[in-house]
Amino acid sequence: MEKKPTINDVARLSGVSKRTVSRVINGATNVGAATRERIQKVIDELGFSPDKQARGLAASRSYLIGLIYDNPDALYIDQVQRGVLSVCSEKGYELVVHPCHYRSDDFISNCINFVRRSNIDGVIVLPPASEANELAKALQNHGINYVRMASVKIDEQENIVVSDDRAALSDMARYLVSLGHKDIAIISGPKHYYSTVERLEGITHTLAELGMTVPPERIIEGKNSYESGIECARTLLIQTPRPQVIVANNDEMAAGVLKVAHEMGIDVPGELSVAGFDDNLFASRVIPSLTTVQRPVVAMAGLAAKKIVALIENKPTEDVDDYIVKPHLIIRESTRKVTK
Amino acid sequence: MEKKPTINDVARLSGVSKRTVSRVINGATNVGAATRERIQKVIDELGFSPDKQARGLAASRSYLIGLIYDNPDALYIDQVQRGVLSVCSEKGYELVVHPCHYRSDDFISNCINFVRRSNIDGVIVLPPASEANELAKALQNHGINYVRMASVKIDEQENIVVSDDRAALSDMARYLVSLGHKDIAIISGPKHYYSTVERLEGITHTLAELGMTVPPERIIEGKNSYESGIECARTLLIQTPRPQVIVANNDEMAAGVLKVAHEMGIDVPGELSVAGFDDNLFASRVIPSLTTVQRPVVAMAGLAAKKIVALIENKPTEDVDDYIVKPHLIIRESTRKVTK
DNA sequence: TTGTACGCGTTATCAT
DNA sequence: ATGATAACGCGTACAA
Repeated sequence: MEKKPTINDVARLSGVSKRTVSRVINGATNVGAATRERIQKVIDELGFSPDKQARGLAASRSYLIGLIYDNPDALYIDQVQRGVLSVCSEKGYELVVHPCHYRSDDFISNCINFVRRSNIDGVIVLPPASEANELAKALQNHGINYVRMASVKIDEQENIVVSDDRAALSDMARYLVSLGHKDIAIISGPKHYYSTVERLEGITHTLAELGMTVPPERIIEGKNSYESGIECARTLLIQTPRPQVIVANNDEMAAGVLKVAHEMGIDVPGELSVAGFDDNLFASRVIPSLTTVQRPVVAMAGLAAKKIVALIENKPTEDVDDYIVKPHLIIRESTRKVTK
Repeated sequence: MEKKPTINDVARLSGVSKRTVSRVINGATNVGAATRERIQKVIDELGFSPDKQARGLAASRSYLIGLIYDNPDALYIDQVQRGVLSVCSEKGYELVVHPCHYRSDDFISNCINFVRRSNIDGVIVLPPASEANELAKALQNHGINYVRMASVKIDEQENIVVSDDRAALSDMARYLVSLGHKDIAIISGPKHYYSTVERLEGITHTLAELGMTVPPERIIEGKNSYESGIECARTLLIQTPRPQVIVANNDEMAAGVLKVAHEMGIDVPGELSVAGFDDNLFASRVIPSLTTVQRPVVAMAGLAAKKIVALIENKPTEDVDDYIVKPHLIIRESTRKVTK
């Protein structure tokens, strides 16, 4: 276990001052070609790489990107982490995770402290925490770079990546109608989330355009949990006539619907079509497998990473216009053409 | 956006030297009670917290803990992250994630570089990457603190936390026998994993003790994937007589079994009992819900975090004896007493 | 018990 | 194009 070479070693061995070495490291232009080459050679031989701590101390940079979230969907989190890392690690950044409770009193100060303590260069905030405008404001006030992932453009383009849930549910509506369904029920989510509203309006507005209004008793507000899905499904499935389709705000609740239908002896998709949202891990494992909506999470996270790096490095944000991604329908077994 | 207070500010405002402040920060004993109190007050008022970069540079510490893994189970990863954070964040550490490919050529150098680049204080390695003894050796050679999570005690107690999969599957065997089953089939996993061997032997040995040997054709080696589960289930379920039970090495494959049973019109648990391992997200969502084994992942990860911090801070490892946790059976709908 | 002075590895400000 | 030298914020011999 040898000691890590420092910039001084490189300077000494190549017979220049460390300032010049520093220039080479950071790709400054004003270095003689011969000198640069000589130094680079020494760097390679020594396997030298600048110490992030020292670098950070001097330049007040940490090469750390923070991920702030309060989201129970492990699959989503995992995909985001991989997506972010796929772009930020090759640019020399590491990812520091920070799960938190966005409804707790100290949510904001907790996040700010997290960033300050470790001099995090910038943070990516996931929904639903990303929907908290107070957090965004606090980050701004503290001069902290951030990018939010959300379902609505609630911030500047350089600070946000949005998933067009509305368009996806609009597609869902068209798909269900194309199957011949005329009586569609909805298990919505907590309506204080932007995403819930987007999804709900995405489907109802499109249905309306197609001349189908969903009556109020066919729209129930669930809590996005499996148990809540069960509860809402019970309410919906004892209505007469029974709806032909239930579209849930997420796969968890859709799984609850499947459970209740099974209990009540209702055949899915024979007598009832069911759809979810998320393409969660079990969406393809349940029986029948679930028709759902898949967000390109990895790509979205990668885009967010690009944006945060651009912000940190103050680069001319190449593709600031590129901030919106569209989820797409995954059609599986739980939905079917109406037969009668 | 005010500038962050430094140790000098604290020193100035409390009228002492920064050396003394440093003592207070680091909990040294040799500081007058009155002085300590005065300084602490200033610290609180200023909301001062020491800069990790500077601290690290001086003490060659980063207050960063790395998490190395090559594991596709997002739920497991998420739980580990939360478990680790629950203990390490209150001790002032942050968690840096490092997914990797443990079968790639540069796996080891990749991990070493990860640690060196950011001066990571120590790493926690998850299975199956944790089973690579070459990595452990490399970490040792580089003087890097590490803790492995595994299913077998393949390292010193201070460097490992093990989940007693063998005992858990032993329980499973006893449980199934208590249900009256006499013909048990097994879908094992890739046998180059320690965990696979532990689980397989856990069940077969206990069955043997109970006077039941599992014939070779009733043990199939799967690949831990859903698709593989389907394949193995097909092989097993066309055998005559058909086994009464299929125990899979994980929930993914158990879900595959459920799928095939459904296709073949075999009622679970009426005609066939099925069990998995992991208590994966969908284990409680599939129909019928899955009898499985739950590892106390969060607790295990917390224990690993305690160990790595102890290693880093070179503390007398308080509870070095505490390194083994036992998973427990979760009994759900997919297993039932034999009726005939 | 408390303080002085220096070092950690890098970047940045000035010169030259 | 290159180099001395001062920060950056904190820890720690060593001294008092």
